[in-house]
Amino acid sequence: MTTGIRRMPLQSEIIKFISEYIENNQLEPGDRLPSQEKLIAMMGVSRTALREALKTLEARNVLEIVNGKGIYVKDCSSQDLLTQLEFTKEKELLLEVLEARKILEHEIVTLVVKNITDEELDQLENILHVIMEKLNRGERQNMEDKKFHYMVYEYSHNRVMQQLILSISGAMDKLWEFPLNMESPFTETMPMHVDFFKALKRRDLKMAQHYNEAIIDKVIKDVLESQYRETAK
Amino acid sequence: MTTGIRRMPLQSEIIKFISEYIENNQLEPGDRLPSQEKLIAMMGVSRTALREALKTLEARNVLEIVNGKGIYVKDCSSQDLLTQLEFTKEKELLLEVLEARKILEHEIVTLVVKNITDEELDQLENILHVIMEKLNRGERQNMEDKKFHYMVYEYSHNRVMQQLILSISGAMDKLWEFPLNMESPFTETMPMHVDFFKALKRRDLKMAQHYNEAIIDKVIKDVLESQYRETAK
DNA sequence: ATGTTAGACCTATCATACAGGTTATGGAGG
DNA sequence: CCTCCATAACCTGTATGATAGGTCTAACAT
Repeated sequence: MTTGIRRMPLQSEIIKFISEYIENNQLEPGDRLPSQEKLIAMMGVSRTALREALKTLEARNVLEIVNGKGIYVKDCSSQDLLTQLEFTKEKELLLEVLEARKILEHEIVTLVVKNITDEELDQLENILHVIMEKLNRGERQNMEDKKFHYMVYEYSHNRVMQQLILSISGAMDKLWEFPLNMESPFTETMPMHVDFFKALKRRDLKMAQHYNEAIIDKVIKDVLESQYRETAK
Repeated sequence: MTTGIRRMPLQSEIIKFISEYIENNQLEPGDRLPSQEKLIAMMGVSRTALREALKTLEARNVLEIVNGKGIYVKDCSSQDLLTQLEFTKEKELLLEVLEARKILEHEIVTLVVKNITDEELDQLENILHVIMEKLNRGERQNMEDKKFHYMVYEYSHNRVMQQLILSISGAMDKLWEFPLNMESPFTETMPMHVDFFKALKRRDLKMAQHYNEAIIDKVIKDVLESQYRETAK
């Protein structure tokens, strides 16, 4: 681990090391990892760094740290999305992310049409006006665009679905290095947003889903293009 | 924080404190929290404990810790599912979890029917046989039941959807304190599992979804009953 | 045989120190 | 008075050593 240069944060390297350790030693769910003492001896890092990396893996549902017993591999260990995204750049995984996002958006729109209130429709309309004004003045509206979508998610009135779609968005952000994305000209998606809102107001499920899908397809297109750009380097 | 007895792990208390701090001070996404030094002064804990709690919240997408700058509230902050589940026992949230799970399962079965291979069908059949044998011998088969469902998720061949449904399952496990759940007699759900498998083998989407839904409904029923039991205490 | 206890092992937490990144302040030079 | 740059102040990342407390096991006493 004393490899001199380290552009990667130490904790990422530790996470990678542990993931590979589980992989290489074919640890099954329920198996115990070496104790923290042994791990720091293996990797030559401090307990602090190790423990914080372990904490991250625990939060990701990869490990379980049990007081007085040890560190255990969890059921779903190998399936952790974020860990995979952190070290692999497969295009297939990206496509799976997009497929999942499409499914979730489709379902969330169903919930929104069913559950949105008149007040909330007004609030959406307000945001849209703000965006349009900023657009006319030539200002950027990344934040407002995000806010619009977040509000839509919220109006599904299902916090779990909301959480899931947000975690996918987060994963996508991390995936192709647009930390705060939406570089794409909002001008193109603006009409779709308006149409989507109108359909929502009519509580027209079919059309709402249609326009929402159009917006996502645009995003997906941008992602894929930026991905090509990245791999082309 | 020196409240004498502490049944809750210290880190949970810290997480709670920070969540409430964000709530009480109405911190918006992008706002900065007090520095770690100030936070440990406020709560009277060590920096290690604080940092590990922060690490958990960062992994949950609630915070972002930026080197040399500070701790920032993230976009989706207030929506974090696990944090909410950790401190609230609202029945509404539970129902939202169940609704989301049903939606996800429905979609994942669609993917499975579309993508499962013949080999994978054989593997599923094997697990089913193992379960039935154990059942006849009167042994427990919690692990095998879980494994069956995990395999089904895997055969969707979409790691993202798989990850999402697993995180929901994990949340549900945490929610009503069945750390390794499925206490309910598998005898009742066994026929449904078989029917589900047969439909899968025929690649009969409609029926596969139907039987899968029946299984979930059974689980949901159990959850709700155990919840009633818990709140009744 | 059974129940208890002592010790080994492990994680949880604490306190402190230093390194490295970021920002703001304030003085030098125009 | 304004601009530019250096430095100080602040913040997180990592390291180290020490203590507390949970968990298991095996030897021991009953």
